[in-house]
Amino acid sequence: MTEGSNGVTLKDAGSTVSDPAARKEGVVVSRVTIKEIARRCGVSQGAVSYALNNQPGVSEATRARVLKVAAELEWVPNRAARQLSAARSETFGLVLARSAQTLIEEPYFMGFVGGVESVLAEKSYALALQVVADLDEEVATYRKWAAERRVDGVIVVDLRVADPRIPVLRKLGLPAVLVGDPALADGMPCVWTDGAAAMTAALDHVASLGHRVIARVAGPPAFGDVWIRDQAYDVAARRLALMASTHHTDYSATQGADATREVLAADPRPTAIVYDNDLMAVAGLAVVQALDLRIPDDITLVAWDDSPLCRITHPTLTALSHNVVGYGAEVTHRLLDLLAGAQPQSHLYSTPLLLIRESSGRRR
Amino acid sequence: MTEGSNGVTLKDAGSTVSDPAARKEGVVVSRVTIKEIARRCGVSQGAVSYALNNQPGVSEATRARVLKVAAELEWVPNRAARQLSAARSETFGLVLARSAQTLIEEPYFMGFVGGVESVLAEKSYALALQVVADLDEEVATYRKWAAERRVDGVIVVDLRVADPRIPVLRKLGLPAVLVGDPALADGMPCVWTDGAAAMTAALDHVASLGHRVIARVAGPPAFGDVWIRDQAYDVAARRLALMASTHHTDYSATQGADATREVLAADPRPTAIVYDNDLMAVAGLAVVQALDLRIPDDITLVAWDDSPLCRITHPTLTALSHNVVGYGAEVTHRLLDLLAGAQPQSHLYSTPLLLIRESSGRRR
DNA sequence: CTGATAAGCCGAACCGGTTAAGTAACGACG
DNA sequence: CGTCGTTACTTAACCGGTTCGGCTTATCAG
Repeated sequence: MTEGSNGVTLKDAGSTVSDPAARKEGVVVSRVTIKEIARRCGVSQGAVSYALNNQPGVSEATRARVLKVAAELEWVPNRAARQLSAARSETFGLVLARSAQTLIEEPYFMGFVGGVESVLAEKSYALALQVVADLDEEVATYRKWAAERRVDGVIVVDLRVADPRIPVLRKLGLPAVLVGDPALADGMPCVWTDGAAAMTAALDHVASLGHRVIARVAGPPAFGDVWIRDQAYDVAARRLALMASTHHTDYSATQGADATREVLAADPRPTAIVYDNDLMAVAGLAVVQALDLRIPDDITLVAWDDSPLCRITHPTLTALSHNVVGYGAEVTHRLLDLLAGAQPQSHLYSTPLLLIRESSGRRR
Repeated sequence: MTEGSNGVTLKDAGSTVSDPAARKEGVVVSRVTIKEIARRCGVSQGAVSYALNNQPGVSEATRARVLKVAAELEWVPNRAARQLSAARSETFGLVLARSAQTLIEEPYFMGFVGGVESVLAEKSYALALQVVADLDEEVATYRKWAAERRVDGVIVVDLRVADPRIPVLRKLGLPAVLVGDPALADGMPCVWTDGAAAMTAALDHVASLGHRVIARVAGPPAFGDVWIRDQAYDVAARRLALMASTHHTDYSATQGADATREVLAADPRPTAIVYDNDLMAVAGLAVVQALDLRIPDDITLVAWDDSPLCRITHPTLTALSHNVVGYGAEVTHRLLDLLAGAQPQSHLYSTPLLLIRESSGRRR
């Protein structure tokens, strides 16, 4: 059904709209604007806007009529226009300051992003995701986003000790939710999991199995989470009278393997190793097997960040499990709350749960 | 919402606020617009726009002056405004129709996204990433994006056999680059790696080691890549006179392990197994070890999608390696080209390379 | 019957850019 | 010297929404 050049009557309101402006390439583009809705309803643009946004200023009868027509025309708000006038972008930002290579290795991120997305999708918010090389670039990205008004708020991950991003965000006035311990957040709203409690649980576990000499293959000390775990590890080891060492790495499989070799060469040789992520734990497992040591008879292994990886190895790995997808979702909810005017506060999401699997055994 | 310490109540914020943005004290709101630059330079807004966009219509002297002032004021273009008037969003879209859980397991995606990002960042394009549950939702997302004018083009992954997304994209007129074999792309521009050649190489490899009975643990047959490999596997097996079976799975570790158990229970028992991704290969490795079979003495394993995972197991896994990050970058370049007016065409990125590691051995 | 109050709606300014159309200045050319 | 074509701008109309002041009209107390 073709329509006239200007007047579309109410009669064909029910039929599909073919846009006269988009004729030229045979491409059907539905350019339905609120102006068109206003014309069909016989009201002004402004009234339509109020109706569609559920705001006072129109009667219920008019609102219903507008909504009906909008639905018929399959009207979708133009993001750019809305953003320009309302000064809201309905977009959250997430910067990952890691190499693309690291992102491949760490299953953590994709799950987190998935959790964030799941919440944003239902609010029809968008996610601006940026992968950069280091913290300086990350900060530059925040500056740019703030200037462009590109995002309404940001989610900050990989919190550091004395994190340089915090003062910048504060100065920019960019709403943010930090992912990490309140001790690191300097008063900004944050969501965290209790890494210290988890570490304590892990050491209680290995101590209860009779292990007296243990080692830890940790992430980079600059990371806040690692720092928190460092403290908890030392405290718990002292309390339990364990002989404990810590080996810092860059979280990579390679350094995880190297650190494991180092640990196994020590005298006395530790009989239990706690890893800061699962990738290094799996790498360590391979090292142990290559040296013909038996798990768990000779060595007990405990991993962190329980991904499917820990369940598919042989033997399966004891791990501190937490729901990364849910974590991402929780953080996103907090950011939405913050923008809705909630008081900034820190929020404990959960404590990682120790799942005991085949890599745990009594000291022989 | 006004924040801060000046004690503005919600009531007067709602009723009498005149300039909401200028209210935030202490916050540096750098609202530098093109109008301000025009004022300082003593020229019109339009002239400034021409100057900043490197378009003819201004003298070199004026252009230089404008650029200088813009730099001094640290002007950043407002994305929304530009998008609204220029009808370009400078954003590419990528929809992942997988569960958040799958995304965690498959390191593939994050690497791909990283590669896409690396190209977009330098063009200061943005990436709209959406994670959805299934193809229907993916199609709905394309419809929404097209209507909202939210993206300039999309990257389509996980191509299917007779993919339902292709006609939709065509009808919407949404520029797209498909990731997958031209045989699946139905004439739309695509970037692909030669999965058939890779599969042939894999079978040549196992045949050259003397294996006569082999099995394949494959992905879901609906996936185009899997379908292509299915064909190539059958052809090569016939050519090499191998006794070959195929076991389709959903790509998950669980089903990979199950399929491996099934394979190992067959009579005659295959002496080599080819996996469609590395996650299933690692899961299979664990199954083999749990059954006290030796690798590579009893069984040879070949994985696909060579991630670090293949290098950290013991023994290390032979794998068909391809550069996922580079792949993402390549696809993005093609989409940029397409929008710049290049002819739509298919483009071979590379053929996965067979990296022979410890899991390969002669039949005994 | 009158004046006050409020609900419902209109018109228009505005957000910050892009871009077509118009204009003034200037040199070349017949 | 008048005409034409450039060059370098200016002006103003968009893009598609949001929002605010003000104008009608209905409601209701006095």
